[in-house]
Amino acid sequence: MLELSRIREQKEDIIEKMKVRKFDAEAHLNKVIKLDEERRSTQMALDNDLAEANKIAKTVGQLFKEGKQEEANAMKAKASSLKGSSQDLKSKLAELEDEIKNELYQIPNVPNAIVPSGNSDEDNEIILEEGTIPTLLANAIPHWELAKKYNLIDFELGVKITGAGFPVYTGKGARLQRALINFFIDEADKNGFEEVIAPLLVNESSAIGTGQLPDKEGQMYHCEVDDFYLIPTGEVPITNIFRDVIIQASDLPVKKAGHTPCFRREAGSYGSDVRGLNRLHQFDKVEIVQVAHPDKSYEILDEMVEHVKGLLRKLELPFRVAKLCGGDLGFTAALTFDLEVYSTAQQKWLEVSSISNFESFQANRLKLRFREGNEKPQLAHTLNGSALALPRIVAALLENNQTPEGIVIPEALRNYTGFDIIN
RNA sequence: GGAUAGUUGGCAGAGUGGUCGAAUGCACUGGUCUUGAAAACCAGCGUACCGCAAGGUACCGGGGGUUCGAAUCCCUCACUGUCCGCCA
Repeated sequence: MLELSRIREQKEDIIEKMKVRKFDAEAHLNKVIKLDEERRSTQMALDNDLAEANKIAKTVGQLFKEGKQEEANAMKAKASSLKGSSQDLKSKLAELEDEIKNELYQIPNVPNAIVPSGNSDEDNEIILEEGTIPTLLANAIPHWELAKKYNLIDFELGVKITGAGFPVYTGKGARLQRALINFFIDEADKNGFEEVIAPLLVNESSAIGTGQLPDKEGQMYHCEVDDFYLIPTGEVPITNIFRDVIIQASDLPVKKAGHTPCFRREAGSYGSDVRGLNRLHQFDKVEIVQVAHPDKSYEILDEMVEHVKGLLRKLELPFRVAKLCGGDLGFTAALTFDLEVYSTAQQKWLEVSSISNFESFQANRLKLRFREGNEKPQLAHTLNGSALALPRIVAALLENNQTPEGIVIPEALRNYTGFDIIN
């Protein structure tokens, strides 16, 4: 959610920058500004009414104390008449505030100046490509076949137990999951991220705080009896740690990391993109989150990208880094880098991490602020990224490391898996 | 699931219709004292909105109501603690 003060002060600039994401902001901003003006004049009128009513109430109290019943009763009548108008103003004010909020919910974040213009992922700017893409044997096969061949993942069994998109990992496949989770957590820890294990079900306020509600409720599983939502990403519980919090500036940045399963309904997806591990309803991910000082957040974004690059290097996976164009940029992000690994057997790049700076967009909803000394609190910046999501990493590891002898486990992972080849 | 007690400022904790944005203690910040520190003493210390400002308004879990006036009374919802039951 954008800050009203920013909309008021930088309207033209925002309109210009929103063009990069093909969002026509002008009508929205004008509406918000108009509503806000109405809101302010309404509040002024209401405040005046209330001030007068308060004054009368005090006088009445005083008069009663002095035993001046009659005068007091006369004042009472006056106050009663005030009440009607202040009630009207009150409900009008509430209505306006509601309208403003609804309008603000529809306005995405303002892209950073360096976000390239574009419509879709095809316009993303590849800023780095690293590692060598292995040439596979002639009979190389995709991961879903490898998973079957080596008894690593049973997709059909998952269908029986739950449904499509809920795979069952077995034997070395399960062990590999656990190894990757531990590896990712340990690496995050080395880079100063404190590990957290957070709830997988969240309440409505948390879902609103990180922006899943009100617009994207269709993507989350909902336990209606208790009104809880299954988290679509660890970002939700981890970032909500900081909802309604004021942090001392000297404590910034705050760095958290956590492993969680993620649950996504993925309503409406189909086709070859969703084959095997490419898209699941349940998957595991290690998420890294930072709360940063606004002056430092872009520096920190780069650091986070470096962290994830380090992971991919250690896993010896060929990867590339894309700067998302405006059209592909998420609703809440100001700047996002995607990291993609190359799936040799599928011959395509798979997104394994998305690292974003939300600036104050999330913080505004969360009421996450920081304070410099005794100064007035101001909104902090939030950032998060996957470090990393497992399924596509597993897909790439299986496919890229397949040899006639079996699937070779990268060096960095062997302490965690306890084996160096799957055969 | 049953019973019961609660929800007040960073924390603890008073406050049952007016003078309460709210005592007190702790914590925190500044100062005095001290070679320095501790202690003691003095002062400050919630958030948001409106306003150029002076200042005003709102907030005592959320929402609604009674009243000239509500932290305080009523209704309702949510959450938390404790005991019992069940249970990894």
